[in-house]
Amino acid sequence: MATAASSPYTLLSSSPMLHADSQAMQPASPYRNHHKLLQSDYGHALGHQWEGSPWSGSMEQQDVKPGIIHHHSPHHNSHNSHPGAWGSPVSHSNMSYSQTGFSVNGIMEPGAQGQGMHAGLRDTLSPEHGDLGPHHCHDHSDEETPTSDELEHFAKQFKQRRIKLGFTQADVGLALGTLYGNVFSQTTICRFEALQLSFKNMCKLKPLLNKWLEEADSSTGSASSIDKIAAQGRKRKKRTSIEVSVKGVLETHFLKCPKPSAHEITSLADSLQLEKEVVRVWFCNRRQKEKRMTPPGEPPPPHEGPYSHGDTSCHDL
DNA sequence: ATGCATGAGGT
DNA sequence: CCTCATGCATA
Repeated sequence: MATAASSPYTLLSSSPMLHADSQAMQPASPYRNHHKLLQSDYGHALGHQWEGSPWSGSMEQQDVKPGIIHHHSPHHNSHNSHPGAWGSPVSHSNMSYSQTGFSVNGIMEPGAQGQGMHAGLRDTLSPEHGDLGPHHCHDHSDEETPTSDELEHFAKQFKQRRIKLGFTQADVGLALGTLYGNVFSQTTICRFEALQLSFKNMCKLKPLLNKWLEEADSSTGSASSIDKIAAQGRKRKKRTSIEVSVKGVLETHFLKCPKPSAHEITSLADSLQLEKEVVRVWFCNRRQKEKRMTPPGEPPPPHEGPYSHGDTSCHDL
């Protein structure tokens, strides 16, 4: 907290390459969730909580184009595993890794550093091809839309190998940048490993990380490139810490109605003495969080309810 | 590892 | 205003 009065946000944050990453424990494992498919976001607000998991095939949220409906699933997971695409039956114990944090950087292409092409690079998603013929032979290595299960496994393996190779999440993020021009932060890598991204997002990142894995494991003399994309002279608002009690109230309201109207937000903000924007953003983030996997509900100990609603009363207006 | 925030694209 | 991808700053 002592860093409040110094330099809040400036370009002075010249952090050297020394990056003792603190990617420590991962106490939570992706729990399974009951999926019922179908998730409609915008448009209508039903009283459905998390009955729908985006996973299991429903990923067209904004990609849907009238005219083409490719609902092609690699394997139909409707025969083997129980309803729960993200089901992680295996209780992965924490691997004992030493916090070496000795990785300088990720690997890069031998003899060439394409360092000026991180602009306007857009990867092509949905590589679906019009295969009309009987196509039923597919290995798990194809680039087709992976299933949630595949993603989960990949993420787990990725993390293991990454650690084994002595790379930090931040390193990988940078390496991806030097490799393809798409830099990612430690946050994103972390979220990927923890499966805390949206299905679509996971699918997008998987190929990249996969490539990195290949490179990493075959790289004997890993080079290092020290470069950081210049900071953006953008003043980011200081993170407002919301008190726990206030958070509780917000959560209660969220359960009541995940999408409060502008006025609702305003009055709520007024009640809590917070900026309207803060409240609005809070709800946005909350919604997003619910959309990701890892239902915050059932804790590992198969007991106890997800929340303790003693109130759930709507009395404001 | 995660909370709050920014921004682009869409409605 | 929303969703969605992403990240700085923090706990």
